[in-house]
Amino acid sequence: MNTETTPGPDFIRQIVASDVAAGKHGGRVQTRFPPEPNGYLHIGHAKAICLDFGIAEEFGGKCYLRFDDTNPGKEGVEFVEAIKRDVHWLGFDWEERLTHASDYFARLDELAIHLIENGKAYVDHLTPEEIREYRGTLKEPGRNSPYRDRSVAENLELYAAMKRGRFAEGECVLRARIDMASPNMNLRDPTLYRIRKVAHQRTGEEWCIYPMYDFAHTLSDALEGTTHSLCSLEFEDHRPLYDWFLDNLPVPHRPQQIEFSRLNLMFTQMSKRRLKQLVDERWVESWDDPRMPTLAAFRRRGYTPESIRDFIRRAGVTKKENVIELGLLENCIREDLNERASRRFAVLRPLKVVIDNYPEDAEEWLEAANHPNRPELGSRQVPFSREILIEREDFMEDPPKKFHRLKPGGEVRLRYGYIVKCESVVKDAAGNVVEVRCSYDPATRSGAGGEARKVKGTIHWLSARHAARAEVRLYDRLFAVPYPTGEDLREEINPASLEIVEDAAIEPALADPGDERFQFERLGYFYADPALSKPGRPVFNRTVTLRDSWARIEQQALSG
RNA sequence: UGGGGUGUAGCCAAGCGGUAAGGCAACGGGUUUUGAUCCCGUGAUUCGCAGGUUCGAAUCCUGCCACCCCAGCCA
Repeated sequence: MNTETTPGPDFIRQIVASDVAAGKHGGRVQTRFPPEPNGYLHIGHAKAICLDFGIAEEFGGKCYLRFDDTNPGKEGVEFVEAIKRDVHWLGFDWEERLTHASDYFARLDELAIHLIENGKAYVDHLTPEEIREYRGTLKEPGRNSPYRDRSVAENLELYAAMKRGRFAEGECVLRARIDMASPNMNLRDPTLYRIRKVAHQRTGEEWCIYPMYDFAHTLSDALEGTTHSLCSLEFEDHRPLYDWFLDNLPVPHRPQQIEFSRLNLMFTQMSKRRLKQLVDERWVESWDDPRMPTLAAFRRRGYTPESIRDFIRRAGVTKKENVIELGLLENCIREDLNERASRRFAVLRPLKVVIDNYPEDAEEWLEAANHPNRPELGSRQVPFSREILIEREDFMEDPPKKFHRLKPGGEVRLRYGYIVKCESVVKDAAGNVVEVRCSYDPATRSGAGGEARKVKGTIHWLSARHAARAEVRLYDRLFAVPYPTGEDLREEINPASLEIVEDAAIEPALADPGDERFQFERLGYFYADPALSKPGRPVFNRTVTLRDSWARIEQQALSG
């Protein structure tokens, strides 16, 4: 299916391949996906996951799932559980390689002491504000802290005191002693440890000092044996610091950091902070609301993990900032579902059609293929009777040119059934069409040679008295603007991102859909919401619409 | 003249000195009992711009321009 166009190796795979060929790291490949458990994984993370796990797999290496849990208070187990579930769902397995930065706290502490002993770290009693002032600006160098030249002995003692809880939060920090005049801000004596007197989800009260990202991350990589440490572009500036730690500490491995650009999607906000805000301010129902770009949301909406991986593969890996069109993602899920989803009938907004020349209490069961191009998927029987339901949109009293559906005096084929002709319409007091009267041609029954006569249009339908009912949720993009900043949600949010159809009609075979994905013919792909559905009363999420070239033609027909 | 990056079609993206892959979108046409699927066809005299080197440059050099990231005791 997805093998016809496999892109050549991206620049990272090229580097890894040449490292392996050169015998670097003993020919070993090891990566890691290091999420901070402070939110849900989104489709941007899927890129990192596919890269980290994918590269390890392709080169016969290993990938670790390592939680970067260095900031207790912002992190929690509910997020680690969600992250584990999402990585598994996407199709990757860390096996026994589940670690946490906190697993290394004791080693990190030793390494911090090593830096102090070598005069490369010091305890700084400047206030946070003072540290900022002393750091200088982008264009001016910083100044040395007055505490920068404390003796090794004094630093050792002060650091031990920090660790014992003798200082209050914010009173002092441990800093690397590098270069306050460096043009790279990350090298202006970065903070290594800060005091946090809160319980950690895993280490409890054991520590009251916690390592900062650069220190913990670099050394976790080195301690764990990472060979290729892949991360996004904003850490490019951190690489000199990453390397500084490796140069100045006795570590067993020397990983290499390689940066790539994050994945961005049009009409989508990917920042974790904004996603959290969407949830907290109730713009959406939850982190897994099907309109969200989280993996949990895509799962609930009916996306397959295969389609997400295919999307990531097609999007590519470079260092260029990019914003990918929604169309590519939609194409990926349509392509996957077109191949695998069984077809069914559902009528979202029913309009009653009475077939006057069809016997009052007759009924027959017509054979309908589960997949038009895959006979091996079999068929099901759909009931037909005198009163049927069709889509309101499929009837127009005064249609534009090229309208191939039902209109006064016109004919359409009822898919897998008969050709019917509209004889008259019934209207209510307000002039709305409430019922359509048709006649049918018994000779045109599907199967039995009834294909002989051709008509322009074919529409889906349901026998009125046999139809079951369901709630159907139709989703549109969450943001109305192509490049949302997330700064003013009131302005940017699409007010019509969710449309709930309370009482759609569905064919009997759909009343208990289970975990299967379906195409509702001519409408799109649908998946029963695992959280909202009840036995006999499913709630279907529309995963994605079908491509709709009529929509364009209709526009032209109406405007031209 | 802070530092670090990036510029190839509407959106992605190959290309690594030998004469611009591919995907998505768009647009034509064919098949079709889903206006779906499927099939076939159509795009860059040009690679941010300007010079230079070379028999030959998207690829090398110089200059310029545009955009992104960095001043958390976040990651």
